[in-house]
Amino acid sequence: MTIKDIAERCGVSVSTVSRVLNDHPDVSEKVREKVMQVVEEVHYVPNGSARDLVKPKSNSIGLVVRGVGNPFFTEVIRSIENAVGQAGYTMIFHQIASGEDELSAGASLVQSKRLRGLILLGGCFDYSKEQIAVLKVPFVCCSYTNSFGGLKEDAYSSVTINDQKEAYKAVELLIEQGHKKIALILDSRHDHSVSELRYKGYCQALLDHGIELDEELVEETGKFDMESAYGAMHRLARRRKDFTAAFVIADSMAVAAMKALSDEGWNVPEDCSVIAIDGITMSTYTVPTLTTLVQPAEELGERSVRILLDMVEKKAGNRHMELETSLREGGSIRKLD
Amino acid sequence: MTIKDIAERCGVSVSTVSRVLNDHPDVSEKVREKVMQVVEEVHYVPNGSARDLVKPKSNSIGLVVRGVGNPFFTEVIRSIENAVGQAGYTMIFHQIASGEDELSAGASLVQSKRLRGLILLGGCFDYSKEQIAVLKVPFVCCSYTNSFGGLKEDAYSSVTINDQKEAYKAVELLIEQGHKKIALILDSRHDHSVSELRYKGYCQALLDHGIELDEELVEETGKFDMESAYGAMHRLARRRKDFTAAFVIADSMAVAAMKALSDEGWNVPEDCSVIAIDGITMSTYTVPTLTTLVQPAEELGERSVRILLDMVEKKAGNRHMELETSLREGGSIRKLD
DNA sequence: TTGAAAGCGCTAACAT
DNA sequence: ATGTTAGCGCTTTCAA
Repeated sequence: MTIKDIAERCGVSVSTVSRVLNDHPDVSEKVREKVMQVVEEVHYVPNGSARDLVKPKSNSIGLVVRGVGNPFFTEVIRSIENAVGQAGYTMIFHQIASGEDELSAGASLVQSKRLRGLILLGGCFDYSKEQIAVLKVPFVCCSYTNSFGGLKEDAYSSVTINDQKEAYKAVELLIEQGHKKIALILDSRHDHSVSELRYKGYCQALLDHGIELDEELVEETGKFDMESAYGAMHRLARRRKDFTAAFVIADSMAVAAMKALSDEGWNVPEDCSVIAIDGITMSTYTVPTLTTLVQPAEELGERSVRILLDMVEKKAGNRHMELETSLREGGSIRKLD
Repeated sequence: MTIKDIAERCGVSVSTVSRVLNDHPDVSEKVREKVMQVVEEVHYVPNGSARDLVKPKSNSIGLVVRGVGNPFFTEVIRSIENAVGQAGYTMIFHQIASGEDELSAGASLVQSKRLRGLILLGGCFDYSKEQIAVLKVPFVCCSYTNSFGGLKEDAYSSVTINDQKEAYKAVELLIEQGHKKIALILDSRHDHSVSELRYKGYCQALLDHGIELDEELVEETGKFDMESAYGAMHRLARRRKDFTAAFVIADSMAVAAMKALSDEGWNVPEDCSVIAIDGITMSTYTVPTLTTLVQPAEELGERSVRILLDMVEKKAGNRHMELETSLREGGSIRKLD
């Protein structure tokens, strides 16, 4: 079923049908109705490929994700898909393995699907000018920014929380409750990524409050998943008995860490307080409820889409947006006396 | 950058470039190398739309999902995306709201993107012949089947567990541990969907073991999410104090239900044993670990893709596959003495 | 082994 | 207000 068939059935030309389909003016009401009726009748849907081909621009934007396993991302992805759909665009979803390069993956996707723009989720924090040059369309880094690269502000867009600052807040919260021996569970100290930033926030908070950094209380998981986080906390709890609190860099990892503590016979928060950053649905239902700094997942997605589409539609240039977390008080922190 | 540009740079015709790009024989080694070299050099990627347009068939398959919020689906989706990519196809992902009709959504997607086939996740269990007629391509129902419709076996494909049987197994497991007062948390008794099937399994298991069905122990959530499950268990635990076990129809809901029990001062499994079906990653990390019948999420996805592609490539017709769960023994069940 | 050219379904400029 | 027609980038006959 093509536009030609519709035209024939209506006794009009293809261009008239095309006009109706694209809401152009200059079509008589009679003809418009007739066409719409036939279109409904035969369930005609235009061929997107043909459309994309003739239009200088498609109406698709791409989402490249590294780490779909991360429950926090799931919530952001949902919000992005939603916002993209609302705006009348189609989202092309592509997940990549941890070793893959999101920029080349994105570049291929852009070319083969003629994408108007790209949203990157879970990408690297250290792009260089040369690296992003392969991307010929606007893009926005969602939930991260170019903290370790030399990119100019106007060379890319980003929507993210301030990882270092929020980590600082989390640790400070523990300190305010009287904790001094505060463990840290992170992926890697020097990953040039979220771990490193939150590590810095952790160190800074300790420093500012006159607590000496004890590197032995910092445990690296080596991977950003629950299993590794469980293992890390397990090792730590066996090695050290003297910490009274732990900051885990992500909710999902914190859930696993609490389980590890429990399996080692520790009680949360009596023996060890726990705080994290993210605010996934699941961590509302742990026992105790995880106290965490909630990232505005929905807003993160919506803002990213808005910024991208503004660029795609030439309404604005590259922008950066820093969102704030909000404290969700659970029951995983106790005041030390 | 088009195929024409490549042709010019190589001093050959577009058809020759096309041949190289599509691995056709009848191209001299010299020319092939030259073309490939230029292609690499300029990072040329063919325009998928143009390709799809001229080819009678695209290489895309669609995935229509209702209920992306369900963590179990997340794992299945990942596996599907993976398998589709492995096979050299592209996956077009589309999520729909709970009220939307997956068949019309799928039909539109098929036509506009010229999809070769469709995988439906979280769809209805009661399609009629007329309803599926709108789909002009092969499709497979992933994680459900036509339990409440009048479809002929060869009219559609499915990959799923036997919901009723597995629910039966779950409840039987509780009975074998001495439980007689067994609560049930489900979405709705008569939703013509997974809840209804698992409800049947629950009833049958009670019946077969001479336990009278107590409808007051069956609590409907009305929605398939954690919040509703929490509310349902909360209500139940306030109303009745005499049940010693609960079967919750999904892992995610079970996690929320355990939290509700805990908030009501109940201990799992001392005061109430809990079992569920699904086996999401998260429920390994609850305290206690949830005992559950694990659906083979990865296999569910892989099989669905395999069956679909076999049909798309005309290697086989419609097929149905029933997968088995495996028991993951957590700590949420205690033996009643 | 290569090239020329038709045509996939659609939109938009141009003509009427 | 409507029709005619030239491409968009690609694959695939058909000819050479």
